[in-house]
Amino acid sequence: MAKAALKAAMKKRTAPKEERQQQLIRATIRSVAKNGLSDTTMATVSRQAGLSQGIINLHFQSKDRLLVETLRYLSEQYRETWERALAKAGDSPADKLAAMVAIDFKPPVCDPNKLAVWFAFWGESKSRPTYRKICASRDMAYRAEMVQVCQQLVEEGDYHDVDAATVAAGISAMTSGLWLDLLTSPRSMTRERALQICQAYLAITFPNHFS
Amino acid sequence: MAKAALKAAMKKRTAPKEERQQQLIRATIRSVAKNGLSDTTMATVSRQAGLSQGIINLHFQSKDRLLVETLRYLSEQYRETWERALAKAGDSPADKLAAMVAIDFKPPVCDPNKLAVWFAFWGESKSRPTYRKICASRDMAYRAEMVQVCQQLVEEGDYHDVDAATVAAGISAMTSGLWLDLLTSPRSMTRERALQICQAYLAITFPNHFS
DNA sequence: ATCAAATGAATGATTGTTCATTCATTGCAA
DNA sequence: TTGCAATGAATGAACAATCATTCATTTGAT
Repeated sequence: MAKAALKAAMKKRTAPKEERQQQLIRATIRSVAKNGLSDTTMATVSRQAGLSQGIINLHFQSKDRLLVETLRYLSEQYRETWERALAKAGDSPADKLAAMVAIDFKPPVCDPNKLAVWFAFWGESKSRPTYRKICASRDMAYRAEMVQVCQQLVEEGDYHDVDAATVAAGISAMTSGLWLDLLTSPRSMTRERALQICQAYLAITFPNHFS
Repeated sequence: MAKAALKAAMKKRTAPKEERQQQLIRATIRSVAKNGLSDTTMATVSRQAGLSQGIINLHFQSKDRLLVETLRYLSEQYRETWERALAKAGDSPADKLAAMVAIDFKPPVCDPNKLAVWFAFWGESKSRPTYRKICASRDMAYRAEMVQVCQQLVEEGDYHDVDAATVAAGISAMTSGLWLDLLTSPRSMTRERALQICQAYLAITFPNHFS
């Protein structure tokens, strides 16, 4: 959806269904970041959106559905950002890997509010299979691609001691771990520093490609 | 506290204050793991403990305090486990680092329920300074020690291209990232595999010590 | 017998949801 | 253009359900 349309939706008293839904999802992200998931109510979200109480049930039927759609929105946005970056990147596996790592530490993916929401959902995921499924679908394509890229790098660079699947899992884990640092200690961790830490891992693992 | 005392507390109708408190904290961990933080109520916790509704207010005054004390309990337990492992380990920095990494993927730290609770609190930490402070105090000592150990390794092994602070941050991030995998995809990630991924990182970074 | 520990019904506050009403936009006739 | 229904989006007060907390009463250990 165009940003212009969303801004229009926020000013007009009535707006098309899809625009209002996205406006409410964005308000949910702000509310969860500000109040936490357990203090996010229909009232805090509708207030964030500058709309009335009943608006969420009108567009999403229930609070549960609003939350699920918010997670789906984040998941979709991540996938789009990732696929776009991969399309832009060069054909070499090194370029691809560099691009995949880079987007994880730049907007729109690496945004303080969105990270807070990701962790809020992860924190509930053990008791909510629906959340787990949405998260899993995000991971699958991403990880498959990363293993493949690492495998190509291993072959290209004759890194005999490197296991592609292991490194891929390591990079992916390091990324979410650095997101946690960005969330819990924003004073001592920055996006730039996080990217640097990740790149150091690439450099020592694939020295012929990243040094 | 001794385990025997806790078991006694669970059977007796009355028990010393400290035993009941720990019993309730353990019940909280189970409830948060099972129901999530936002569906954890005074009723679910007291039911888990096999006690009555009012018992929590009697021992913790409020729900908020119960949750804070639960986080503190986890934080303390982590610190104790870590310090004990370090005391047991040899004097060489390699032994120390291996020990620090190992405990992160073994009980009692690496337990499915406890991981779920850690992430539940992290997910709320942006909106709750109290949670952030408790988490920060856990990190500080741990990270300081890890940087120091990595620094010693770098000097010992002449790893001129390795920056100790960067590697330390990378290991720490990879650990929490692997915890997330254990939480969200317990079918495809095991503690053994997670430890292996971490050790591969150590091996490639400090080949003279971990190969 | 005493008294701290534990209970669980009662209470007030909060929350998600509903729905009758209000309001703005759109299409159409004059 | 101007006036006027018709449509459906948005509102917000009201409702029912849930929850944390309180406290008079009960229980059991010393």
